[in-house]
Amino acid sequence: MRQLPSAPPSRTSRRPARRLPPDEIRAAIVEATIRIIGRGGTAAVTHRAVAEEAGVSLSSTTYHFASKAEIVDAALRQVAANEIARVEATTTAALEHVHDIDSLVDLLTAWLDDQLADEWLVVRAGYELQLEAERSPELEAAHAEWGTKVQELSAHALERAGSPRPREDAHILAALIDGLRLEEITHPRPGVAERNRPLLDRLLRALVAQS
Amino acid sequence: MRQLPSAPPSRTSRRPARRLPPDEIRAAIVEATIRIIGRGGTAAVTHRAVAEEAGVSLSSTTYHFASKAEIVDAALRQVAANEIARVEATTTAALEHVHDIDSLVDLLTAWLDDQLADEWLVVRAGYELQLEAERSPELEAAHAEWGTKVQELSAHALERAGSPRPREDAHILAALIDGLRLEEITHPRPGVAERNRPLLDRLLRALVAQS
DNA sequence: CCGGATGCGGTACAAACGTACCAGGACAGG
DNA sequence: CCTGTCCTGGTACGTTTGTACCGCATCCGG
Repeated sequence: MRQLPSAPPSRTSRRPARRLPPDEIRAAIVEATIRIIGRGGTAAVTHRAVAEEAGVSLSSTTYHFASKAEIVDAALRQVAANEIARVEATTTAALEHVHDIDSLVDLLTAWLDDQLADEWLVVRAGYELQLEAERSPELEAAHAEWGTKVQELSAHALERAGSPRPREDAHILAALIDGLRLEEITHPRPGVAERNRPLLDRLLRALVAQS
Repeated sequence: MRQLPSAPPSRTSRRPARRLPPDEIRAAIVEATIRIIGRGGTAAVTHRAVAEEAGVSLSSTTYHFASKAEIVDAALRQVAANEIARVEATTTAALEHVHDIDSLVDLLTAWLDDQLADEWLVVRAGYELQLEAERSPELEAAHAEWGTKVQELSAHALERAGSPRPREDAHILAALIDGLRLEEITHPRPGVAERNRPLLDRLLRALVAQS
């Protein structure tokens, strides 16, 4: 995700920085964890696996995080933040071009297709972590905020597309996309856009037409 | 799930059967596994935990199943079979009463509410196992059959309710319900029926009205 | 230039894991 | 009743796990 430039830390630029700043180590560990969860589920998360994936030593994982649960917590938060940022970016960048149903269908189809193409592991990890979130109250908050944010932005988009009841429809749309995405994740096949565009088209057209 | 009568095994009915028939042992192990997955995810599945939950000895789990993966496989198959049976039962018993949108909304709302009330753990386990299914080709088949069956029955119901495009709408409806159910599972709150009925109502009304 | 503080690599260890083994109890066929 | 087969309970073993520890390398303020 965040690709910090590998420039030297502060003033002296002679040698390649042997020691990375702690924030980057933390970020590397968290992102490695997300990839591992995406590939093998939360069961595959071990300190050793994370350390190897992140390219750090075993001690780093225990030094920067008090326990394994804390690593998983951080991973969920990162995925949620990531998803919010993505939705927000898509929205603010493209929402002004949404003025009817077709343009919204285009936007959603492209969003779904892109996400499944180049963030497959992250999406997968997101579902694993959602299920995990229910078991820990503090994660529940992050998860709930994620959902709320997505629905707000969906409602905004639906309003621009002409929905008569944007908030209710946002709930429907968000749940539908979640269900479709889960299906694509658990049963991966080519042709994501072709398969889902007609469904989104039909749903949005029906909702907007309905009083 | 399947509640075999606890009648004595064959002819002699004097003592309470000390040894259960192997099928029942297997079933007990599988159902214990489903409960454990529902509570703690696939990471919580260990031979020892399963044995204790099922009330059998550790050896039984290794005797009846060649490995831990095989236990998880059987659990997914059972959940899928369970879900198919439930959908089928609901359908055949109540579909004849479906003749308009209201009755279908009633049916779906009750189905959702009931399932989340008394099969919470199984539903939860179902999502965990769906994610697991993608990693093993043989499970993918069982998972795909599950999805196909659900969509067939949904299409049938939608046809009776007056949908102009039952197959396409079945895909939408199934994905929506899956998304709503996942939301309820990961963020449990009271008022399932009240929250979801308006959404189902709005969706179905819009789909049926649309050409 | 240098000393305290910070973070890392390597190693260590107890607990829990999957799985294998074995002696014995229960059952079916005769 | 006996005998072979099937299944179980208990135990054992090697591996992997989470976590703790301990010197040493690196950095920053002076």
